[in-house]
Amino acid sequence: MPPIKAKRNGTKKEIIISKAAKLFRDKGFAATSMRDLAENVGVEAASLYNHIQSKAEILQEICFKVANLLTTHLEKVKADNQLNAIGKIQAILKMHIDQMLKNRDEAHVADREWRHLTEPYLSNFKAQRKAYRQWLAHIIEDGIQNKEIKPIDASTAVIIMLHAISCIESWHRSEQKIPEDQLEKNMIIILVEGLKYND
Amino acid sequence: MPPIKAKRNGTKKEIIISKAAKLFRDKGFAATSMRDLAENVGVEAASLYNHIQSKAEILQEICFKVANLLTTHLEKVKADNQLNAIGKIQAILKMHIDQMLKNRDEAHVADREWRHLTEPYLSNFKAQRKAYRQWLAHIIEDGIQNKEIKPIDASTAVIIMLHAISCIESWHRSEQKIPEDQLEKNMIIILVEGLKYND
DNA sequence: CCTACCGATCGGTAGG
DNA sequence: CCTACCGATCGGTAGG
Repeated sequence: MPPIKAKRNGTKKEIIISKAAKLFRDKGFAATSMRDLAENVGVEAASLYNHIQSKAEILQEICFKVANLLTTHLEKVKADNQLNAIGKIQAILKMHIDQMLKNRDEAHVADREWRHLTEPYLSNFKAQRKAYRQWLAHIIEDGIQNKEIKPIDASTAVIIMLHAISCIESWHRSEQKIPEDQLEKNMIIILVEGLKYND
Repeated sequence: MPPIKAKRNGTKKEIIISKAAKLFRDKGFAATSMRDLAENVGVEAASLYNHIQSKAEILQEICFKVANLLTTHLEKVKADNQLNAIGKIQAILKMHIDQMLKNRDEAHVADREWRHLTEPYLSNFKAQRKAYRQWLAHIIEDGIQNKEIKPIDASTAVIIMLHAISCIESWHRSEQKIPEDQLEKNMIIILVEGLKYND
């Protein structure tokens, strides 16, 4: 039998990171103190350091967890030869949105607070982000050549779509919320229909 | 003749706020110290307080300057009876984008750092933001009733559009930049075409 | 996991 | 506009 306590809610380190993600999302990385975090975890600030090395390390774990999930999902769609360009874009957006809905706090911290990463993590993260965007742009460019997609600037389309997706943050805080699956459908209509050629 | 020095680059207070906007945008409000700001302005930290009352006041000035500009522009479009719903949405997006391009630093600080406002400014800002979004949603709902716009969820469309616009931040930092007017055109195609009914 | 504490830095003030 | 300085709080460590 495995250890009981560690398996129920994850390790203490995982709990710390999860609470930190919520705080970093609400108040920002810089404005969250280790004492804030300790209070949320239910220990003294000094005790946190038995599980993590530094405040910076927490941010690193959050950002790379999210980045790796998105990269992994992108690889899957890239490998799917049955989809055309619009289909690929739709699948990537859907997975990206799903990820943000599933890991809300972490996803938004990675999206908004990555600037506070220190080197070499900062450069590493930016490179991963750039690669992701470039693959999306390639898919759009393929779609433009196939006449599936209007002749727009692919890089611009990518940053618009990725920023639009981050609206889930605001959506989640808003009072009048539609169901998650409808949000997803609305987003894809608005973002993908505008790309299509309509004769 | 007017005073020479004060008119060239604005008053000292305006210079401080402008430098602060750039720092808040780059590093975030919480991570920017008054000593950082003082160094950028070219004085000692204590000297800043002859022109401003507090760090919080700087953020207030930035956020409300931006909010008031956007509200003013929205009023103009609302009053224009010659435009249909799609035309109004297009005009508001265009003005919003123009504003962000003109006052880059301030616009992005207002967009990303407003959470650090203190009461009563925080509530005031949120109310102004909400009113702006509700007016946009009303225009979209009118368009849906007229069959100009697809039957999507209007509130969702609004937050998607407003978040998409904030991509100008990333766009401006990117290496491969298209011209500003093309950015604007691309954004409006992607965001507005998806709304239209196409039979 | 805690108590006790470190040096550094924060926003801001006094006084000139 | 400066020097000098305040109390508070920061991330983090020592030692048990």
